[in-house]
Amino acid sequence: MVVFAGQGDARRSMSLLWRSDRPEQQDRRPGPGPRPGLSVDAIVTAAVAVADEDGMAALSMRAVGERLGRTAMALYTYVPSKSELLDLMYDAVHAELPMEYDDTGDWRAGLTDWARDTLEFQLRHPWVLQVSQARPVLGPHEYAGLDTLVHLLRTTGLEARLLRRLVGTLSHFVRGCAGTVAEARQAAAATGESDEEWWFARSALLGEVAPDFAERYPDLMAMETGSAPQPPAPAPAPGEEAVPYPEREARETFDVGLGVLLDGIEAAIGRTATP
Amino acid sequence: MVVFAGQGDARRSMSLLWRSDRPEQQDRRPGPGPRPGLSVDAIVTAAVAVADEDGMAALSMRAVGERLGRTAMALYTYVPSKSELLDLMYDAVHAELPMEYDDTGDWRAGLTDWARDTLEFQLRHPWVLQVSQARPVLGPHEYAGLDTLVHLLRTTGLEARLLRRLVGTLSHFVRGCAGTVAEARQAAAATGESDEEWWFARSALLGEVAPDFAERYPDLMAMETGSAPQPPAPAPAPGEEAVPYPEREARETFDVGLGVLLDGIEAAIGRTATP
DNA sequence: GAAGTTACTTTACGACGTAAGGAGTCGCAA
DNA sequence: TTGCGACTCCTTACGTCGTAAAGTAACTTC
Repeated sequence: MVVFAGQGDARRSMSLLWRSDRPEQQDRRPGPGPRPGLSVDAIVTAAVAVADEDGMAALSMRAVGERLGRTAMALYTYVPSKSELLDLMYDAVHAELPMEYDDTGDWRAGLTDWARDTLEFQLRHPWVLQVSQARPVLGPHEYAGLDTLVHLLRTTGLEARLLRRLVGTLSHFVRGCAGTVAEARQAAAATGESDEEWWFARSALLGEVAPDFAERYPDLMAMETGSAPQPPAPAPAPGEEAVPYPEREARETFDVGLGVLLDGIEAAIGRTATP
Repeated sequence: MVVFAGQGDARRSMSLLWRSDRPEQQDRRPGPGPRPGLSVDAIVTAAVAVADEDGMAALSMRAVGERLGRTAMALYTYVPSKSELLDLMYDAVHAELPMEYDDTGDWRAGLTDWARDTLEFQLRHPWVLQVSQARPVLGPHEYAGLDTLVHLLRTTGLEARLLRRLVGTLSHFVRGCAGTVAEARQAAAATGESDEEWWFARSALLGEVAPDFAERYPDLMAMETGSAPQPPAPAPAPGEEAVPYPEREARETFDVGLGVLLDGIEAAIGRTATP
């Protein structure tokens, strides 16, 4: 479920995002009519809470309204549509992204920290992974996050054109890792079946239904036997906090993949340094 | 919208995927009752056509049924639920993935071709990007595609454990690039507003609403001015086939990012070759 | 007090997946 | 030949969703 962002009145949407109509509201000129019981901020906060707790699929106008003791329609006084609300939520949580990193020379450490923070952020708010990237929300906090990454990348001294592509490359990678973990957690929560149980049951069925598996996929088998006996899950060490199997898998992919990516960037730096 | 796959009867689901109940069907023992007017394959084909043409959001049981001249409920005779149908669709289209690549030494060329083919495949069927990766479908064609990639990676001589992570890293990267393009196309189709138009309008609004943009995001500005004056779209050369702006952007990210990734892999190979 | 504006509610519409039950069609045993 | 049971496919219905339209009540301003 990729959710697309506001397509309504673009000007109103941008005003809300950048809070450029706030001055008037803060004057507290009450004007005629009953006192507003809600506010855009309260609605965004409630909506983020719903999405964090119950996932994007559970994010309905009715659910957000209920959390605020109102009906769904009450929200439309403050927010033009669900799409715009989603934009606001997206930008609001991006305020959590750290902005200060070591930029005194060790670009590798800086980017590693950035990637880790971004991963954790996306796992805290897994629903952000389901907001379309193609037409960005263009809010102040999203831009701030982008600026942070660009700042780190600029310390490598690489040319601007290449930098642009590295932003995308790193983002895709982190998003992919986060998505895998987030989806695994969501599947476990939705089905009540842990990943270990799921894999165990599916492996057995696979053996029944595809007895020629080893011959059909020789390279896959060679890799599996050469690395770790994993699809039948490794026993979780007793007493140890058990990180579920595919989550551990994804985190290792994150560590290794990030290293490979940074090695590639290092190669690029070496190439421009000695032309 | 991330869509989760079948959670129903796992055995039936796997049987359908691997067609291990097909022999009986192919015997054409008619049995009692009216002749089946449909088949699992026909339904899957129709569903893929709907999803390809109108996107995942338009993939409803009613729409698939209509395309086959039936009601939505008629499909439930052949397929247990929409989730299982999605599994079947997912695996079915993966049969399109090429399986033969140059594995005679030039692993770089092989992986580049693989990545390009995978990207094109995912752009042909953008809805596959919206199927959850955490609990894979485990169908024969998905496994075949995985086997192909592993085969290519094994020619690098890297150890199995590292290989596993590279599979994920490369997949995340390609999926990310494909997702950006797919979402851009979908947004353009849904709104009727081209990406150029969209960027142009949004840039103007951004100037209104955030006049201090340049001071707030200095690194972003430095990168933009240092690379290409792009958000205000570059004029499409007349007569030339105009690849939309963010699609071109994404394809460049693909080329550059893939190069960086392969450089990283090359570094890993060099490290193990000279221990 | 009357008028006008605003916050919020109720009701309603057409989409969705799919459960339940019914109608019609066919092979096969009696 | 008849009727049973299995089978395909249909209609209807329920509870979800976003949100349009219209109504009610609270409040400021004249």
